[in-house]
Amino acid sequence: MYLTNTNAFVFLIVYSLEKNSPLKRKITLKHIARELGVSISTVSKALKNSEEIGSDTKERVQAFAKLYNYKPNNIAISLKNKRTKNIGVIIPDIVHHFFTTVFRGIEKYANAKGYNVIVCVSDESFDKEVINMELLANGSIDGFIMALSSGTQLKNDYNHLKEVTEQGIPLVLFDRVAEDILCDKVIINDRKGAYNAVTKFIKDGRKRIALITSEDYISVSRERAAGYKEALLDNGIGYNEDLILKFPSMEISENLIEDFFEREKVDAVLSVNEIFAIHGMRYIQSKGLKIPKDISFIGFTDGLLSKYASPGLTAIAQHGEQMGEIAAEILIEKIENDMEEETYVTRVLEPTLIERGSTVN
Amino acid sequence: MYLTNTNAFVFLIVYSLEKNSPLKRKITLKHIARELGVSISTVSKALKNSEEIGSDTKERVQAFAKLYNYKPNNIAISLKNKRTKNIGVIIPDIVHHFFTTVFRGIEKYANAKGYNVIVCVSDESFDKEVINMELLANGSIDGFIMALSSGTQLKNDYNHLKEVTEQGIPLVLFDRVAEDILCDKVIINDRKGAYNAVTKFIKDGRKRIALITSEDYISVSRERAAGYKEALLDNGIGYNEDLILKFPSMEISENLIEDFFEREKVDAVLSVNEIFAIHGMRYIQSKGLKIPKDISFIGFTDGLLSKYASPGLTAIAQHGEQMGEIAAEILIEKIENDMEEETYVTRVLEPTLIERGSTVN
DNA sequence: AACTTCAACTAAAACGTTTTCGATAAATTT
DNA sequence: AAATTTATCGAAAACGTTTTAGTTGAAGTT
Repeated sequence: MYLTNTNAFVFLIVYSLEKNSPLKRKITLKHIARELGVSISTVSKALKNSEEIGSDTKERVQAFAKLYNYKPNNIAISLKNKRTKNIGVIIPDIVHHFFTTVFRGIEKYANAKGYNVIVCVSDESFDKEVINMELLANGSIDGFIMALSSGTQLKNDYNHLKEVTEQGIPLVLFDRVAEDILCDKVIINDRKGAYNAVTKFIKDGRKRIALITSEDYISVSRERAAGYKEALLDNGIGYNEDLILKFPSMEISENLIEDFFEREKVDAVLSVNEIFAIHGMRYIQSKGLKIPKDISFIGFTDGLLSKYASPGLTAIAQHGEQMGEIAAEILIEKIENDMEEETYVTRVLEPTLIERGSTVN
Repeated sequence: MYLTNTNAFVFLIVYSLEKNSPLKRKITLKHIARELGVSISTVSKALKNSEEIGSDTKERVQAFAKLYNYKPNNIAISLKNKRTKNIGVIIPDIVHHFFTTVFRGIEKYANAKGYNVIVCVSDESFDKEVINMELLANGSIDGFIMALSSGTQLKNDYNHLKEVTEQGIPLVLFDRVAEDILCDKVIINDRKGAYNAVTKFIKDGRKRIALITSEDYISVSRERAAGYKEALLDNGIGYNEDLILKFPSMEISENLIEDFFEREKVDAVLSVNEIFAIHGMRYIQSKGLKIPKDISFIGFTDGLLSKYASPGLTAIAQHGEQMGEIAAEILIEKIENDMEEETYVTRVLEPTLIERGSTVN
């Protein structure tokens, strides 16, 4: 075709001389231009099929580019366009089924839209969250999706988020959010999830309904506890602080569980996560009690454990994947049409009760 | 100090005029240079504390930079240095405990070394793997860490990997690897893990030892099946194909499980993953048989399910986090000292048997 | 013949850095 | 006093693109 043998030959010589190892170095517009005796701009336009360029040169350039497998350099394009096509995701923990599920939703949607995802794990630490965020904010990404670390929620310091949004970088918070931050959010109705679970217990005739939870500074735990209390009061069942077992960390202490169940007589347990629920169930079963006959269990987060426990754990599904997709959708919308009017939405997803063997039905 | 009020004032005016919204736009070297009446190179050097620059201008520049929170643009630096400080991770599935664990190891090590991680999920698809890889290879990353998708292993086509390595981009494969690819690898000794598990069964007096596995084109399954067979033969127990239950996909068919256990009398089961094992245990328990008295179970991948099953599932731990750290270490070493001699290592980790209630001890 | 129009192409700036090679003036040496 | 050194600083290229604003020569118009 339009490629002369001499041209191709010269090119190969040049490139095999540069390195003695057989490295196929990436080719650039400049190389194509030089070999074909045209300017860089012509090559750039020819590859975009611009009307400005004659059809014969377009063919020559395109053939050459294909032959040498030219692919534009992402970094150069990012610098020029001030658009990286990357989105930053900061989550407290990657080895956590719910976050992983959300991440899958984000990744799926983002990828379909041509975005890549850079993940940073805050490890529940405020400092790491700040460091990671500042690092990514310096040009590496076009927007953030994140769930606050517990360290940040405890410290209640959101200056790093404010700085980012003030720079005009879009931010979407999911699951672990904070009132004071002006940005888009996507959460599930945790309060309602707990409310519905407790209501189900009561309909099933349960009277002494316990709650296993973590410390209140985690926004979701707080919401769930509120729903628990509300359902009890709405149904004329007293709210009794003694029926709340609060773990100070994610480290489960079997002693606390034992003390609690020895002290309090309960016939139903709502847990803010799977792990606490499974531990409770194991303890109850080890005491020879039957689930759900003697005690019912419902746990938040419909993960693997709920599904494969014996009996299966009735769960409040949080629709993580959907949450991730929505977060990504909102973010990319903001990135691509960065309108000046600052309007923020909060999408609230409805939780679903997945009934299994740990409750009667 | 060296900042005059007028300077700062002018600057603020300029920036608040540019946008009517209160956007704190990122400041660049050029801005600092203009405001301070020096050249860009001087600013650049001053910020690096270069000896070339007089101490008073250094102070002026540094103070100004600090005041306006100057941070260098990562993209520009990447373009200049041809180093992104990003590593690309491609895994088949993120909602999978083992991969997640490896990812954590990668992220932890990479972050400590100042690298960010871009994750792409191949979804077990050859095409997605290729697309993602080519996308990232165009300048977005300094190296790859990946586990092959099942689609790729089935197709047995590794040209996308070859292209990347031929371009001089370092690649580390983990867990799901292939012989033919010339690159660094980190795997666990799957064969030995299976061998040890079966040996334990035999020591416990088991005779009819079943294997639940997936199709052979998954490299790890193949290795595990080999270890299973080897242990049987080494101990003078016949290798019987009828005792192998092979699932065609990750979708579990309860019928296949039922047929299998109805047809074959077994007293021990080795499973190539947790899920298959848990399903087997549930079926056995539903038939009123006792674990481990009537049937023992051991499963690969020491994940959440093994830990929380009843009884706990004795598991072959794959040390995912360690695997991730090692992969990242090898990769970053290759990135930072890209020596010309191409030598590739394969690190083989030893599996560990975690004994729980599903086996006797 | 002088003009406009058009097709086809190029130069150069820009994105934000880093770095090499000067340039200038002051300080030091001879 | 002339020559040399030293301390500070700046111009410009480079990384690989995109895009604006030309430039050129040929064709068409009056």
